[in-house]
Amino acid sequence: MSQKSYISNSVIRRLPRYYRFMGELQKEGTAKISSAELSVRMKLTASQIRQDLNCFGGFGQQGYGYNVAELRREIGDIIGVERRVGTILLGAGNLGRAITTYFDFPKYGCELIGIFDADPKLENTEIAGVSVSSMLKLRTFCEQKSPEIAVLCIPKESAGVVSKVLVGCGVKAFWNFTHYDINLHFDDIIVENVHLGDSLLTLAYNVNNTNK
Amino acid sequence: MSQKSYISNSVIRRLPRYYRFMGELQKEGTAKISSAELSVRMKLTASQIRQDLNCFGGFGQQGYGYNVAELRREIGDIIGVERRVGTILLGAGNLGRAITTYFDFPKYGCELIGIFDADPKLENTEIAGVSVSSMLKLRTFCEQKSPEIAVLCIPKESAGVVSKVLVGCGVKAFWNFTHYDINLHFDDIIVENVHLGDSLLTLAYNVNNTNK
DNA sequence: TAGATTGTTAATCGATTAACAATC
DNA sequence: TAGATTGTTAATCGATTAACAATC
Repeated sequence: MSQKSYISNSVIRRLPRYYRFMGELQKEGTAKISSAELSVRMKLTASQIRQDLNCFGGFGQQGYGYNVAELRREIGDIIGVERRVGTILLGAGNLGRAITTYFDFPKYGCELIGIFDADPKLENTEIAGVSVSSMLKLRTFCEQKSPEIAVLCIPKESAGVVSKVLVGCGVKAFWNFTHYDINLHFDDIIVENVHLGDSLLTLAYNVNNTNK
Repeated sequence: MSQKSYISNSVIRRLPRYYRFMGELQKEGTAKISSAELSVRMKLTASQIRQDLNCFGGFGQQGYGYNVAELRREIGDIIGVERRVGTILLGAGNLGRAITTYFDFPKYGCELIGIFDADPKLENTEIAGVSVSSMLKLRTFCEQKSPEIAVLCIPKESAGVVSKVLVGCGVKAFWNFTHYDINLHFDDIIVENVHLGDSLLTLAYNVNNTNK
């Protein structure tokens, strides 16, 4: 039994979490786990776990459960963590610098191969071992290294122009920290939005509207 | 027609985006918009927009549409942006510092009133005008200032202990940047997860599994 | 073999979309 | 008044949960 033809977004969004839990179980030395046990740990239904995993193939064994190490490897393969997708970061301000230094890209399937900033003063400085280049070098760089993912940490105002250039350069996907809605402007471009403002507003709503 | 008794999570998560679009329209000087026009802009169905807004009350006028300024104000009130919820940040590492400097808390309904870090060397330093305190002062601070939201930027390993202390101190909600699943351990606590790792893995999945 | 647990189909639940009567 | 567009009910679609036969 191999992969289903269509996999819903809801399932895909749960994959990283399964992957994470398998990592933890493995660290704890757990060799096997049943959907029932896992459901308690993850606060999901056992049914959902089995449905989800079965989208990608029969990883379990009836009467036994799931082999933790094997399942982790399988999910990792599905996501493609080992692929190390070429990634560039745009905007070396506070947020961009923090992500570069704080974030372990290879752990999450990516390799950070370049940083670009509009400010010429930053050119040739280094952040976490990656040197910052001028925006003018972007096109040439992309032609040579063909990055597939761009991390957008630039001001909202420049996001329209910059994303257009990047798409023109062959970038296929955006990890978008700006509040610019990239997906409204391109089809066939993969976008993962990290709208921190929206996230905090949601929290504020819940704080202000939950009856104590 | 006032607020519905139950509002689904899906609707709540769209509120900040409506709020954002109303802000933009207002800036552009648009006085009124119909659900049909807005649906084009936001890539939603007009039906969904009307359904969503009607959860909170009849903000529109038949035959006319929605008054942009009024709708923005209404949504702002619903979220509670003006309330400025007392917020503390835990962990003044790269990420914590970046969020403090980069992020405009008041714009998103919160006021950052304290930063705490386990490292005694950081005590009494300042980040973006807010001074860093020792973790030892956390309890006293909470008793005096009663912050409602805690932003967690600490290592995953300490997240269990720290969140427990915070809940004990009366903190009601977490903006959680760690990979620790707070909600698995407490009921009645509001959690907004920003699992950056999960987010990037989702992007990696899509990049690796989209047929070009 | 018997017990356990998966894979998978069927039933339920919730969210989105369509339709239209109410009304500005 | 007539046209436009909302508010709201009904229909559809998709995702979650339940049930159970297959099988290790």
